Amino acid sequence: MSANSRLTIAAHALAWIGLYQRQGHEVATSEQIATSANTNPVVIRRLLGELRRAGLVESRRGVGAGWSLARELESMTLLDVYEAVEPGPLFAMHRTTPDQGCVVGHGIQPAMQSIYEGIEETLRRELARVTLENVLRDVLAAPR
Amino acid sequence: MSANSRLTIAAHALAWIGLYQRQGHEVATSEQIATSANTNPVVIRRLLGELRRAGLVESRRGVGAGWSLARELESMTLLDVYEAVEPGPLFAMHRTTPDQGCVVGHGIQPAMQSIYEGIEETLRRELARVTLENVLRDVLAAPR
DNA sequence: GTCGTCGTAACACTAATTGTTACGACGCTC
DNA sequence: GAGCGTCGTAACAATTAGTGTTACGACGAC
Repeated sequence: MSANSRLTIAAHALAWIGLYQRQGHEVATSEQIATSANTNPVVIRRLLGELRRAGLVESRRGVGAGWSLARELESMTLLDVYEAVEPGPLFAMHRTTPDQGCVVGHGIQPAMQSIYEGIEETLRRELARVTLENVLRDVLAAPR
Repeated sequence: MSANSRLTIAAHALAWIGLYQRQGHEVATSEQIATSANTNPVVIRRLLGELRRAGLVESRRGVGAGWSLARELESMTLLDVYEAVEPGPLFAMHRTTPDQGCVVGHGIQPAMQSIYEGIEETLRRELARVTLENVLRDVLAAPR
């Protein structure tokens, strides 16, 4: 499907900020998170910017600036993150309108549309069952 | 996510072949299906080739050649089609290995991996609930 | 032997994702 | 108010997947 890593990196960043704050720090910088995720700070800033728009994190500017959680990890689910960073649908329709003179060409899009909506609703329910607190717990439970 | 239309086009092709055979024809050509889907015959042949590898359709060559169903539409589900045309996972991990010296960087991949596996399993169950017979029925039920 | 269709390679085009550099904006500290 | 570190964002390159297109050999019915 040409899957991307946006949800993974966003969850990584949130877990990192959450853990860092529990260790007594005020804010985390995109530089620190980027080092942990082994990517570029701008990539992190872009993703966190989308999470800020969704009300999941806050940012401060100036010296000693950085990112902090806007809510507790328990109150954030993977669905919140998914909706913040993945706007589009899971499955695409035809790129060009199918032949409307053909019975199948005419009926296929409404048919698939409603099937896809049901499937995406199920996906959302699954994502909503996992909190970022769950994610952090699983992260810390990994054997070393 | 940069969703693609492979599942949609494959379902379109199968519904088209199924309906065509019910109208008494032996085989359907990629040309005919491409006209209905408003795309190029090679695109259809490529997709149907993957469905053939999965045992969903058969092809004949020579004059009067074309494609036919290898099984009844009732016995095919969207999961069969999905697995035939979408090999990869839904969500990707980091493109580069995260910092293994960091607790989060070390634990994030196994954590997300197991979460994603559960979600994809649910997706598969949903896809398996829809047969191509269901799809064709919905297609024919579309208002005109 | 002819002809229509598949099977497949090759290539162009587009779009999304990711990485990178650059630089102004901001606000704390001195 | 000067200096400094970090965000915010634009711009661009590199890579990749998906799709469309042309071309042509392989095949098999007639």
